[in-house]
Amino acid sequence: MAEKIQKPKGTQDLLPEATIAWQHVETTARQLFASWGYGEIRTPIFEDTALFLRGVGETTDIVHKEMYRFEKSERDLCLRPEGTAGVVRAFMEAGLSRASKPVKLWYTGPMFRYERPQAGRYRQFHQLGVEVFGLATPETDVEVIALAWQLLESLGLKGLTLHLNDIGTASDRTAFRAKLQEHLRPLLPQLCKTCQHRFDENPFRMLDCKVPACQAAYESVYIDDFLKTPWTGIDSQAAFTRITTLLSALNIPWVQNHKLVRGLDYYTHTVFEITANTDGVDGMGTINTVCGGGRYNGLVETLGGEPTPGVGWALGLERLIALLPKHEDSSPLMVVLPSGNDGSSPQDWASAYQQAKTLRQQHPTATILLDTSNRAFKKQMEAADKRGASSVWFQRDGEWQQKLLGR
RNA sequence: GCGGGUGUCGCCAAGCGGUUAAGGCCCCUGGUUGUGGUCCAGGUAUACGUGGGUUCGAUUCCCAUCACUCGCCCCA
Repeated sequence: MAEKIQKPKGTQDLLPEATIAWQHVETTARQLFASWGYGEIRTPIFEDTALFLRGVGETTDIVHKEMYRFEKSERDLCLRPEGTAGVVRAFMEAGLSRASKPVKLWYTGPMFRYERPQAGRYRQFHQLGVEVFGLATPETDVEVIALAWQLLESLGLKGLTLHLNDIGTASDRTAFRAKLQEHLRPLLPQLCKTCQHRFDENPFRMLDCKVPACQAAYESVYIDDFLKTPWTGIDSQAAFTRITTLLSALNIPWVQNHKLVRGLDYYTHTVFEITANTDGVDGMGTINTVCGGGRYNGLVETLGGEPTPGVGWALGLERLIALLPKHEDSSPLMVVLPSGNDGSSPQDWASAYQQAKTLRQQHPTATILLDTSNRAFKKQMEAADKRGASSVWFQRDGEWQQKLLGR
């Protein structure tokens, strides 16, 4: 027997039962974005590799070891590992930088990262995100966050927390990194092995360590003191305060997370994550970040465009859907059987098709099924019942009659 | 890249050295039933991931391998 072909590792087949939830999320998001004035953008699933090398940063794991990279006709291409870089590229290429500001966009689609699959983490996964170009005001950051919050609320999610921080600019971080290492070097022998390893590679990650002894060492080390590069005309601290004040006024519960210093290279100033309580949620494992984003004022310029500030977020659809309450398809189901106990003539069939058509017009939200199996009438009744039909229609003495299938 | 878990019919799941390898669900057929819900009878299926080894004998033990899965890393 030929070997079975299976889906590639880390991918999923979404069967009709599952796509109901996806459609629900997509529909909700689409309506919300439209009413907030965000336009949809669709960009290619593969791009020039250089886009991500420059945009996301060569040192990040995403680019470093997780890209699906391939060459075709001497072009170095790769499957997109995230959405922002492609949107920025398209934004520049379409000349949107000359459009009136701000430019508000949203996108959705598959992303690809070559990594070990786990609960809530796939090699092909889907993101839904927004990007706003052209405004560097704290109020823009709040709007973008409020939009994410509104979407998650509309979908009925509970137990959400917004974590945010200001991580300054790349140069602020370089200074902080040096200071951090200087501060921690003498303490190194007391820290756990993982932290010792991270000291050189990525000292920011050390701040996330869960070992109590390590935590104590990091207690007083905050990036705040290194935020020298101001926003446009606003001091960093003042900007952050404006953001948090406004969030509170909007009843969006936030917490400042000083440890939120990671992220892709392109972030400047505001970074945030929305986490969910994943206790007892199937398919989420230990992962609880649903949405992540921030401001990226230097990205457009890095990719060769006019200096343009930007801010946005992306949320993982697989993770989001795992958190959603089960969504049942509640539309009534009616089944049309072609005839009564006697065999069906061509006229009977034509009449059945017509009857189905009429019912579909009369009940636009219902599902109307025509049984074309040609099985015994009794079998058709059984099948209708098994499917959970609320009623069946059948012909008797030339008349269509409905029979309710109550329990 | 590094750890842990699991692999028996489409799904769930017994068996743990010698079995015709249970059972349930699903599916199909026939019957019963107030033309369907219940119930009864029957039927279909190349099911022990793969390759070695131990043994008189392996689904059951050992090794390897593959696949899936969970965790670390990192992230959505």
